[in-house]
Amino acid sequence: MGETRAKRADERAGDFVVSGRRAELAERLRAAGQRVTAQRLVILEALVPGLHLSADDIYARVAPLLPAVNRSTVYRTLELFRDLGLISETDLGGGARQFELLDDRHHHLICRACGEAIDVDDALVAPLRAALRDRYGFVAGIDHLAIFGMCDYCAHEAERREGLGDTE
Amino acid sequence: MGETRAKRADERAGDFVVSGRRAELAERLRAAGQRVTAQRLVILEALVPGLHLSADDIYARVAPLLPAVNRSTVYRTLELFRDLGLISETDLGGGARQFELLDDRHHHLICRACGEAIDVDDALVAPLRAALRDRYGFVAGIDHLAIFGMCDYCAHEAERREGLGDTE
DNA sequence: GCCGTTCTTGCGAATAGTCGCAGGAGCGAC
DNA sequence: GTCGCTCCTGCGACTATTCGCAAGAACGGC
Ligand SMILES: [Mn+2]
Ligand SMILES: [Mn+2]
Ligand SMILES: [Zn+2]
Ligand SMILES: [Zn+2]
Repeated sequence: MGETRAKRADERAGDFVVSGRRAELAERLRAAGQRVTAQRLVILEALVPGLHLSADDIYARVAPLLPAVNRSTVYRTLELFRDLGLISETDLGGGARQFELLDDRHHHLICRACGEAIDVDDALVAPLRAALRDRYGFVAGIDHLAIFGMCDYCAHEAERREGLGDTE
Repeated sequence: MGETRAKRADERAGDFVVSGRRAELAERLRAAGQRVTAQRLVILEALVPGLHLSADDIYARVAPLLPAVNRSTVYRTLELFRDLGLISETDLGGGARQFELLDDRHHHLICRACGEAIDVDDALVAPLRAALRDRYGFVAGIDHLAIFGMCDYCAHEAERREGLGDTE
């Protein structure tokens, strides 16, 4: 009920079956007691698997399709998607937070000295998630960490510099 | 040399020995090739062990003592202190990032559903730091994590709700 | 289909944080 | 003590993000 109506609306929308991502999202929203709106459907489709996108990137992709949409709506919708577990929201240090579809879980190491970025498999982080669940029953949303620090090279450089008079 | 001069200046400043935090900071700054300024000394002293303070909290504590100080300087100085490993900078979800002196390492779990906050000993997180160092030689600045998710209670609630029609 | 309730959205203003620049201050050299 | 080099700071503008509110849209009921 309601679901049927929505699916028909989706098909009517033009692109026929088209990956069914819209229909999937509609289901998920309804299942979570959320309303299905054009904004939400379009914003979901603006996300690209495997890419980090800022709210503004997403706004830029959405605006042509939905001219009246507002930045606030983009922010609020992304927050909703994050809470539904559809996307991750991460401050990677580039000035704007980045959103990414939650396909395969992974994380990022970022060197504060040289900017190098290293991808990290979730296998290294999973034990922490498990430990938090075991100890506290806490279901941690650790889906896409940005971990800042010093890369191997820069850490050694810093050490060497401290050894000397640290002339910088 | 230079150090001697600075220590004398510190003593002249009035409060005699006064915990020596200023002198300590002066040393650390010099050791890192950074300059010792009044702003930096006062901002350090505005921090309170064990407390989360926002940049604006700190600005409010500093302004009376150093009337011409600017918010930008507070932000820049806190960033410097963070990079020197003196303080942590964490988004705890309250709208403004929080700064805390790095005394004893600990972390926070925050329930996105009910807001409950749970303190976590660093022992649970240390293995991750170690794993990153082992695997990548990466020295992770994981000093004060804010981990968002669902607390035990809320996770069970959510489950129950999904079981039913999810009337929310 | 139409209606009422409740959730969403657009809008504008407010808050948080960043950046470039020009003047001021720290510190080593003399 | 003074000088010069370089870093640091105040300032103002700018970007990123949040918020309150009133109009608009979704959806269950009839
Ligand atoms: Mn990623
Ligand atoms: Mn803390
Ligand atoms: Zn590096
Ligand atoms: Zn909770």
